[in-house]
Amino acid sequence: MSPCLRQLILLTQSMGRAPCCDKANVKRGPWSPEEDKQLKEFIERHGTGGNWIALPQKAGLRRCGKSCRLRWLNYLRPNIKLGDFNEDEDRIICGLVAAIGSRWSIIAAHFPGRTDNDIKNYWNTKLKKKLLGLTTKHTKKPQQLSLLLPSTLSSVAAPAVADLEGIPIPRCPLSSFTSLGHQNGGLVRFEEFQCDGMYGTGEASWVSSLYHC
DNA sequence: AAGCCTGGCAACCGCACGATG
DNA sequence: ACATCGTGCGGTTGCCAGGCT
Repeated sequence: MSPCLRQLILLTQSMGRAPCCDKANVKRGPWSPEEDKQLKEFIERHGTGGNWIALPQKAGLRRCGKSCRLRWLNYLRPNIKLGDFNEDEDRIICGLVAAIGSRWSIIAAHFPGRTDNDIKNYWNTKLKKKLLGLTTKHTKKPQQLSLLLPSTLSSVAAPAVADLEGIPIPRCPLSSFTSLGHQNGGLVRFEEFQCDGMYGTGEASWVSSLYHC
């Protein structure tokens, strides 16, 4: 490494975190079919090699490693499921968002072939509006959080509403909460939950924010 | 037909975290 | 124990197509 280059690296590091790639020398924006083909063929032949930063250079792509990773994970890898979400998927996403919030990677893990980005976009552009439309149709300030969930959920939930410190909290229709925690500054925290085979901890900040609007 | 507006989605950004030396 | 690096994640941005006026 030349002294000049080393000095430049040290200088950039002293100004904060070093960028993951040289932005001036990488292509940005939409991927062309040729780039897709190049990346796909390289990974199918050699794998990722456990190093996304080095991959674009090896593959002969003028792209940032992060960009390659995103492109591969979201669009190029095998068994990607594209297209519309069905009612069942809507229902499960609603339940999981209510239970754990915007943990898209965890939510995506419940849908083989779906990506976190896909689910996040779907939630932000369609599902959220669908749900909000539902709430304003019922009442401006819902008395029961169960109103925030699609009506189809109530048939699955049994019981649909669990009372927590005087505030009705909807149960995730596909879950059984093993214990319910405290209500803290409007944030309802579920210490533990079991949801569609998943088990862990999380908090329903989304539910509380909707409840207080 | 043309310009404007809006919604959807692909991609980027920056932070947090874990692994490694 | 600390610094560095690479990866993963969630939030945000910007482009584009389609609808509306």
